[in-house]
Amino acid sequence: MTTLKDIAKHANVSACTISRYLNSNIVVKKETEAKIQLAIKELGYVTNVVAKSLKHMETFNVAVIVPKINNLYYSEMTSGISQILGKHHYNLYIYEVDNLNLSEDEVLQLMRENMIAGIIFIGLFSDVSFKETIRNVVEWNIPVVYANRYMDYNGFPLLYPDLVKASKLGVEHLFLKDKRRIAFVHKNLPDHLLSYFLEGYSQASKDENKPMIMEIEEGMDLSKDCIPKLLQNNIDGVFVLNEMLAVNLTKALVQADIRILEDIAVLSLGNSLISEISTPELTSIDLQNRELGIRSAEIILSQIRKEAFEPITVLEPFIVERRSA
Amino acid sequence: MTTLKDIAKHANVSACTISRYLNSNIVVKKETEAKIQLAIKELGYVTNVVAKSLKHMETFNVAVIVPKINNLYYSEMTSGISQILGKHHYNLYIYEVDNLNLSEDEVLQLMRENMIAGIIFIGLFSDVSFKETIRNVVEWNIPVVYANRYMDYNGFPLLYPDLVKASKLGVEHLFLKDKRRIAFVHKNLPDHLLSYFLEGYSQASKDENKPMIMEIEEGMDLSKDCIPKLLQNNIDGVFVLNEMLAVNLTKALVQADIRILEDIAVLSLGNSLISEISTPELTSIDLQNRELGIRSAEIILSQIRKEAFEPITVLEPFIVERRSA
DNA sequence: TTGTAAGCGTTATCAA
DNA sequence: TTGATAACGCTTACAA
Repeated sequence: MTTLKDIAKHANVSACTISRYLNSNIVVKKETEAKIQLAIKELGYVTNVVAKSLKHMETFNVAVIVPKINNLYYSEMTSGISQILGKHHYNLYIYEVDNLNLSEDEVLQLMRENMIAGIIFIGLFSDVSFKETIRNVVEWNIPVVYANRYMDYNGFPLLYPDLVKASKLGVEHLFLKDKRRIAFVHKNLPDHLLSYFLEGYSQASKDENKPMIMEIEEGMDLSKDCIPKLLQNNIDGVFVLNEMLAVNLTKALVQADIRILEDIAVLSLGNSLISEISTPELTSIDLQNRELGIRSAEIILSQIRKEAFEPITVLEPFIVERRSA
Repeated sequence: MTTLKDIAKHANVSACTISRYLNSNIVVKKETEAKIQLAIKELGYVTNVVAKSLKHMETFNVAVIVPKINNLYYSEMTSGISQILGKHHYNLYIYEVDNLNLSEDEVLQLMRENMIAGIIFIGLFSDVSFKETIRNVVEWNIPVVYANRYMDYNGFPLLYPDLVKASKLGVEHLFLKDKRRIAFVHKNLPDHLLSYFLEGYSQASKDENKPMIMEIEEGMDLSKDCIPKLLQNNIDGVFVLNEMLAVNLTKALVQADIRILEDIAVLSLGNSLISEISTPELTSIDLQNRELGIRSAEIILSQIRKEAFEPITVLEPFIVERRSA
């Protein structure tokens, strides 16, 4: 491995002159420049970022903490992050929490040990302990961003899609399609998030009728346990708050000889490849996952550079109309 | 930030004693141990991995170079890699080449600058230049693994699924379903890879008839340009060498009122979530992407530790029967 | 059992 | 315009 000292010797200049030249802090004589360039080429010098990091006591590494990466929702966000970090010459660490069997505290220990420049949290964590953990990070003065869903603001920047707007958009669309009896179908959605959808419904609905709420529990059979209930309640529009669930419900409805859209419209919250693949193709609310990643990365960079940044970023969802609603 | 020196002072021991104690290179007096433990707790010491790396001239960072991460094929492999690296306390860098607008040479420069412990290449790169690049890495003595498809062996470990076996399995399955006129449908598949599928076909077929080969070009309309040709040739079994293409072709066939399986069976090469979502669900050849990632990580770790490793790993594909074939 | 001192590759300070 | 020196935090001969 060729070091600064090596090329210094080879070029008959001091190491610090070369260092300053390479970091363009000084102007050197044409002659010196030539000697340095030659030595670098001849010896094949590559700077050592680890030494730089130690010297400056900061790295160019940003970590993304994510439940799992083999999931289009998370990987789309991560790709957005990667795009921005790459443009600014930062490296991207990935820590898959579900996969690694690491506790949150262990992950954070890792972050400190590695002098991580900033941390982007994606996805939901075990609520109570998580808030404590993230507050610890802030205490250590590591820049942090949390991107996913609304949560009580705790002194770190938050990014999330406007779920009330998402709900309003979706419900208005269903109304437009002459669907009047709406059901929200979800899985494990905590109450405080569900309330945003109800709020969106109220905003979209002129009169005072209420939507049906249906929670799918683990191991439930959609055909046997859910569809009959939808029919009993004369539901003609389903707003499924989870894209994969929307796909599966659509399949079950088709299998039960219910016409999608004509009999029951299905609207998906979340718009990835799988909405396009589903038959019929799903009309979906796009929550802008890639944009969420991009903005998260921009905010973490602002923090790292001690520039101003938005404490809260709310993204506007939009609807993509296909066949199912 | 608390350093070794700080706790040394606080505990009235020398820094090197603590260092050796923490790395369990020596046994210390009970009393010393207690003092050290206390100091660490009171001052909240966290070791500095960057300094360690500089000292040892090696990092615990492995880089995955991948075209894009928001793709189930790549993210599944990456997740496998992440799992193994995490277990062995290595960190995972992701570099998305398609996304970053970085040339291969620039990426490799980055690897050297950051003292990357090892590099895992996933996916296809611009062939000619890529082989040159990867050979450079080997020259620099950075452990490298290439996981994707067969290529001329060039002195670095290779991992890929057995495509001949995949083809044989698939064709045998189609024969079993009484499909006799088989077409291979593909997109951008280079000839040397296509030949494996033909070889697999030969192995599965007793007589000497040949399959039809259909290449889908950019911008082609499956309904207008492909399906008529399949029908003209009395094709009753299609082996699609790209999962997404299999999904789209299935859609087009359904739209043309052709019964999947009964009229034309569709078999997909590649088995991710999207095969399950497709209607009808696709019978697929699973190429073991996660396992490919896992084995890649294991091999890179062996290399890093200067242990023995397999130069070539060929994974056995298997078939997952669903509805379409 | 513990401590001293040098050094990993880089850069900031100060001096020339 | 350049150079000597010390320092970032940690480890490792070598010495005690």
